Amino acid sequence: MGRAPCCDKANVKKGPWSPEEDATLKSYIEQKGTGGNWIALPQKIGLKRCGKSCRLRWLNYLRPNIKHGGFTEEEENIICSLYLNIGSRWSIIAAQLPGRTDNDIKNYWNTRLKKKLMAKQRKDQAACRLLEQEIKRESETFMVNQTLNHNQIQVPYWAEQHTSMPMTTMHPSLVHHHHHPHLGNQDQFTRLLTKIEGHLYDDPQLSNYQYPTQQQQQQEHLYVQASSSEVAINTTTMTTNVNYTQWLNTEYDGSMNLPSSDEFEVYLSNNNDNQLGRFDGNESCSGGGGVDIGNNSSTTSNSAGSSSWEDMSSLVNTNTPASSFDTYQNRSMADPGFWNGVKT
DNA sequence: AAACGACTCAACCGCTCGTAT
DNA sequence: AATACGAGCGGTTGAGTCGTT
Repeated sequence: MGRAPCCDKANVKKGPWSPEEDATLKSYIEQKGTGGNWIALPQKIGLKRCGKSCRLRWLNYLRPNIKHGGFTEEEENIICSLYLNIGSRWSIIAAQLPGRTDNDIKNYWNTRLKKKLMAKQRKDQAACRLLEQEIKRESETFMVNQTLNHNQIQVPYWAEQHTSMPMTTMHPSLVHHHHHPHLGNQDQFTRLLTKIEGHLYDDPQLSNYQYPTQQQQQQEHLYVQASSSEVAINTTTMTTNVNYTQWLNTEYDGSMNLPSSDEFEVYLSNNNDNQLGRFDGNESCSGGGGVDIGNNSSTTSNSAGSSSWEDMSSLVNTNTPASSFDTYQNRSMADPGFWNGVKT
C-alpha cells in the first residue's frame, strides 16, 4: 500500500514564495507558533502550500537569526571536521553552527567546500611525491653509511624464520616524516577511512585479498616492536589485490604507496558523498572513544536549533586543515597497515 | 549585445523514524 | 502487533544569476 500524500497536490502552490506568503507565515508562527502540526498549518492561515513546504520555508528562511552565505574559515573547518566524522548528517552539523541551516550547509559543501578540498588534495599530493623522493634518497644514503660502519641490525631468531617479511631501514631522523601535525585527529577520521577501504574492497578485482591471520599479524607486530627502538620498519605496500603471503614476500620498494588523489576523487564521486556518511547505528563510534551518534533519533536536533544532541565539539578540530585527503594520507603514512588494512 | 556554460541555492521529493491509535 | 500519519532528513532539481567568449 502506498503512502497517502501529505496534502492535495493538485491544490497546492509550488515554487518560490512570495513576500506576502512569507509575511503571512511568519506573523502567524511568531504569534501562535506552529501548533505542532505543519500539515494543518497552511489551511489555518489560508496558504495554498503544502505543510512540508511551510515548515521548510520557516526553518530555512523565515525563522529569526538565520545567517545566509559568508561562511567563515572556522565554520568551514567545523563543517569539514564534522563531515569527516559523521558524514552528510547536515542537521547535526547545522546544530553546531548557530544560525546556519542544514540546507545552507549542504549547499555550501556541495558547491564550494568539496571543490576546495579537491584542489587541496591535488596540491598535497604533489608535495607528498616530493617528500617521498626525499625519504627514499636519504634512506638509501643512510643504508650505505650503515653498511660502511658495519653497523648490522640484529634480527631476532624468530624473525629470521620469516626472512621474507618485508623490512626496510630508515634513518631515525627521517621517522618524523611519518608524523604530521594533525595526526592527533587520526581517530576522528577512522570511519571515513574505513569507508574508503570498504569501497576498495567492493571492487571485484580487489576482492581476492586475504586478510592476515591473527598469527601473521602477531608476528609482524612483535617484529616491528622488537626492532622499532633502532629502526623504523615500514611494511607499507599497497597490495590489496594480492594475498597476505604474497604481500609478505614483497620487498618494500621505498615508496609511500599512498592512494592517489584520483582514487580518492573517484571514491568521493562514486559514493556521491552521502554514502560516506551513511553509517547506521551499529557503526557507532562510541567504542573508540568517540561520540555515539544517531542511535536515538528522537533526540535528534533539527535545523530549528532544538538540539539535544551531545556536544559535537569533541569531534571538531578547528585547526584541521580543510582536507580529508590530508588525513587520509597521514593515516596511510602513520599506519603502514592502514591501506592494506583489516576490513572492519 | 547575445549566447552559452557554470554556478548557486531555494524548494521539492521521497524516504525513514517515532508516535499515536 | 499492526497500521497510519506527521516530522524530519538528505538527495536532487531547476530557475535564476553570473561570468566568459
